Amino acid sequence: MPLVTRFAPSPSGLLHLGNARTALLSYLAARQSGGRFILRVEDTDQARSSDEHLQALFTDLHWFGLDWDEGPDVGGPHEYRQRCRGAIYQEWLSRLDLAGLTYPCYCTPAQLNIDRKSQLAAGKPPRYAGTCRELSIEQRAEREVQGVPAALRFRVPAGQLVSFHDAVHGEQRFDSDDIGDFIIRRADGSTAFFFSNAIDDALMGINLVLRGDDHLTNTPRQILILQALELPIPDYAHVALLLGMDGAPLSKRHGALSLADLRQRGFLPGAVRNHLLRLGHTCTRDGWLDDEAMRAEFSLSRLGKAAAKFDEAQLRHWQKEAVAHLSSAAFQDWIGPYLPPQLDAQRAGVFAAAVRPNIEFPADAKQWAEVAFGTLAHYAPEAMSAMLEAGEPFYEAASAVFSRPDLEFKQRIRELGQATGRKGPALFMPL
RNA sequence: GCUCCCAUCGUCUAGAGGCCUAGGACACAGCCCUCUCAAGGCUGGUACGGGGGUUCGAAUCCCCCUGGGAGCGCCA
Repeated sequence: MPLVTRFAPSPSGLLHLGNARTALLSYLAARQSGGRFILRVEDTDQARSSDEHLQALFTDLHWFGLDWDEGPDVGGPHEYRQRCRGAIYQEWLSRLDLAGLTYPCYCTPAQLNIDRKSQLAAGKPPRYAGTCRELSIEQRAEREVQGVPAALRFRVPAGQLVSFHDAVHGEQRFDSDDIGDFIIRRADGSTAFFFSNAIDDALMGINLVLRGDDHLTNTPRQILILQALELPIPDYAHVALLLGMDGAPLSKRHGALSLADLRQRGFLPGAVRNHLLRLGHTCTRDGWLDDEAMRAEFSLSRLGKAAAKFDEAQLRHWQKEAVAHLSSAAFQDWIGPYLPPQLDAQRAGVFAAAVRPNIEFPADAKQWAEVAFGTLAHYAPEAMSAMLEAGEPFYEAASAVFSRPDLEFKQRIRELGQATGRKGPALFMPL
């Protein structure tokens, strides 16, 4: 079945590795099944969303090697920025209203905060207390007259079992009694995540919602809304969260784990993709996977349930593979900024081919360029100490061996090795 | 507190009752190769969180515990 998936970030910060992975997974699911991949921007929170972040998002995603069939920049049959979908939300909101499933809530954030804290302190679930649930028409009118701003809540039905199938976690069942009435429209008129996110998925024909584990317990709320509106309910795949190297969930503390940061440090997108695809997803093959191979490898059934830790050592392994899989032209371009500016094309090509196995990041080319084309102004410290360590006897032996005209270089080395009992670095470093 | 999720080497994982004296990859160590380094080749060590069941037999099934995580937001 062709899967229609989406990536729905909010442009409120840099794209971190966890998001990048769900994006990649969603992309692969769609591409592999011959379906469509949609980019939708969830920018209903005006205060936190910014245009700079949106631009950065496009940059990061493109660098990462993803493309989408529909989205704010490439168009499609819908509007892909939630900020521009107000009229649509309004329409579905009023349907919910007509069905008697919403009510205005006049509680202030401060009051709700106090409620929550006292519930927690009393050992009770911090759910909406239901203060405004059964207000009479008169009571509402009174508050309207006073100009109290109202948010809109969804009236969660009592005693209902909500069940769904999750592609990674299996059957899930929740009791609606454990869910408090939640806000679907803020006092400022904008719609909240639970509502707009679910509506958009349904309206855009998304049939597989692939997202982080953290949404698993939120899913019944969204199903309740979709059911009330008689909108199609997608399949779900809640992938395990990605953990930082310290085993803690990715957070601001792991700022260095944004896609942008890795890019700046010289990592290649393919390296990041190969590492990410193997975090919480098993591949049947061990080696390097390009985009096509990834499409073939990806399977919902191979998604793991446990959270995985990002591991820089493994990322660096894939980085080496990524460098090895660059075409010679691409490799030369990549290290270009670190080559001597007046180097002719032919010598640059020879140099690039020679140093390639030694290079992990483009800046590494700089020191090799110095070795090849520059004058070495100083010896490396380790060479210096090796020279001192070898001492006079070594150099006397070396001098003897090298003064004999009848020997090839290799033979000289062998002789010297035998004479001094040295081999490997202990032989070559001082030499 | 309530609801839900998760648990195999240091890390990523294979494992859907006997094929497991638990396999692979990364990392690590040793050796080989070698005009250093890198690359490459070979070898090695280290894991089923604990306790109960079920079964002829359990890493695999059930229960409890422990540990980790998520959600319960006018964030998404």
